[in-house]
Amino acid sequence: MNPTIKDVAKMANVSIATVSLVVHNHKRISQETKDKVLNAIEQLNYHPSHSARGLVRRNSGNVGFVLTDDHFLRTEPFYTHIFIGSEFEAHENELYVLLTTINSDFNSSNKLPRFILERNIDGLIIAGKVPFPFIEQISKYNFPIIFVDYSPCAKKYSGVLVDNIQGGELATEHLIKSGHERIAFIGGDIEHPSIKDRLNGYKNSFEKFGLKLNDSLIEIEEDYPGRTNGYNAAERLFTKNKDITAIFSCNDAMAVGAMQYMKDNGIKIPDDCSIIGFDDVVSDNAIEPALSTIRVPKMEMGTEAMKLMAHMIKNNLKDNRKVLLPVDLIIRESTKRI
Amino acid sequence: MNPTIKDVAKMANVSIATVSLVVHNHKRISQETKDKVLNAIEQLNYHPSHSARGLVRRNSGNVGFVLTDDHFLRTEPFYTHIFIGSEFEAHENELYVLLTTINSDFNSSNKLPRFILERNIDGLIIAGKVPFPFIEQISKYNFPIIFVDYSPCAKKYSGVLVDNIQGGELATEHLIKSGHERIAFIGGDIEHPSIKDRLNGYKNSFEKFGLKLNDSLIEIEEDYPGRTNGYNAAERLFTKNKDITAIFSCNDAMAVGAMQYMKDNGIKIPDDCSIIGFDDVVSDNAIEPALSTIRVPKMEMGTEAMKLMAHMIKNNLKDNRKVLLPVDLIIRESTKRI
DNA sequence: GTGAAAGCGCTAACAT
DNA sequence: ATGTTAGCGCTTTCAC
Repeated sequence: MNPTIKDVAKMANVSIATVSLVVHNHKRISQETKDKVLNAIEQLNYHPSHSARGLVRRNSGNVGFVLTDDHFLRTEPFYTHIFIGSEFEAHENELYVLLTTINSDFNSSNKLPRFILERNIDGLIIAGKVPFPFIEQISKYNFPIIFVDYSPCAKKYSGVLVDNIQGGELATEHLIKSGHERIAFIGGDIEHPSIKDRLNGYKNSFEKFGLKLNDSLIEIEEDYPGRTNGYNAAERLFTKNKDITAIFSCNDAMAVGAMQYMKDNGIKIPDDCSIIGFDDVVSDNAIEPALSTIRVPKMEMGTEAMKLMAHMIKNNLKDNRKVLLPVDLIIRESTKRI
Repeated sequence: MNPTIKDVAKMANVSIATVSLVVHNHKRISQETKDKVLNAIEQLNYHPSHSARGLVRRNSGNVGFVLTDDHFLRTEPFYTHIFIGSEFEAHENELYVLLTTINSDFNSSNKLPRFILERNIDGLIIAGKVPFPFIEQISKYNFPIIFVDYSPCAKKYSGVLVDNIQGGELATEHLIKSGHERIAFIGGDIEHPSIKDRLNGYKNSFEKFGLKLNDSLIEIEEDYPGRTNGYNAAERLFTKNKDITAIFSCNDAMAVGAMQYMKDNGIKIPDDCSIIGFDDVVSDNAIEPALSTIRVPKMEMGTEAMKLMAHMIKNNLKDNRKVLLPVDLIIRESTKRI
């Protein structure tokens, strides 16, 4: 059996209260007894029981991490990296991460994850877009909530976000400075704030450099910005416009799809047409030519979120602070000066 | 404040014991009081506290999942998929997964993950190769342990494994049946049982089809079978042998490296040389030509491990059962008949 | 500076 | 069929 506080007390010839005080290294404890107790703890290899402690402290030492199932299953390791980041930072803060997925069509009749109902988390990190009914339900609970890469109810909840506007500008500027003027934008799910911001960045750069926006250069797919939709978007785009020399894709997944379309149709990348993505989730030499992109600091989003969470838990506060992380332009081989 | 069992008891006009019995739907409870209690539970939205329950039941409802940090950080989503699989299956079994990483150079002076010390897990899943000192330390504990994709101390511990020998045979046979005879094997970290088995499969097929093994066709790198080593192995291989027509790479990562070498040196794939990998972690159209490979059922490894774990926990047993999962040959465009 | 004791929310053996 | 009660291992007043 595992040693308990009683065993330690017995071995050190003190009361369990004293052991507890030593464990929390309370001031008013004589060095002498402190040593005795520490010694016993060492010898018995004593560690306080998580459950017992949680019961009296009314906390759990766990942080929930929620994703929709389709985000979790995505082939690009975007949310996985955010999770990894928060996992590492949790480690630093003596916290554990309880990951769970919810249905992407979660509705008000669905049950919340058990760790919420059973008070087994001290805070919740929500990564990516989640259904509104979910947000509505958890809002009744009293633990801190942090959104990552998505920020609904911004006045109410904290969020760790990426500067998508800046990214859109960087990508577009890179193309403009490389001599391109007929620059298309392809995207999907335009209601998603991140995507919308990327498009806004694109528009900003056009304005800044005095280029005229042209609706026929902007191709938005209805739903999810994935490969297939990237292929479709490129198809529609090139059917309408023969003279495009560059594409800014709202993410890497669509960019890969668009590249496939170009390859299938004899459009050389980057000679006939440059393309730049967003996210940096395609491992660099896995595709040809290597995709230029805007790097999103995924791990860092996770660590920042968990840092913020640890801080909120430790100080028992909830706020709506936002952390905005900068992005980087990564120039590889899919974009070229003309 | 969250409702407790007392609140329910008060509301339903029964004792807390009765509430507990209803929660566990014990037989000898009249339908009448059952309804009363259930009603109160519903109204108060009562859920038993995880900590309190854990304290008396001496369990946690959590399963630990351990990976070395470098495995977790690998770009190929191999272990991530195993984790996802176990996460989904945990969900089915009302369990939570506590993921943590350990140093890949864990030694006997390192501390074990807190969830072990604090008895916050009911069982442990270990994915991939972990340092021996770690195994040694956890062996003192009394919870069930399952290894995934690695099976040290096989007489003692359960394991979920993949049929690497069969995979090696399938890959090699595919090449032989496509008319190849000068078939090379490239690998790394040959002490790893999985890699060794893949090589054994290669040898088996040679024997089965009456081909002579040739040491100069087998190129083993000292350490980790990653892209860089794949590149190096290919370089050495082609420097020694000009007439190779096919390569079986011990995994996809090395295959991608080897493909890069071939591209850099004007060796056309698959016209000059076919290549097949192992794992199926390169998303299918991300690389050209699409890589033929042996698919390893990664998610399934995770679900199987968790199924086994849930079973062991439920029935309070530990055994050394093994689950061997079959692999599939996936023919894409990097292999060709000659 | 240290100990006694109450209590966190629950389960389960024992009473009734 | 239901209630009483003794813990589970810990923290935290409050005495001494």
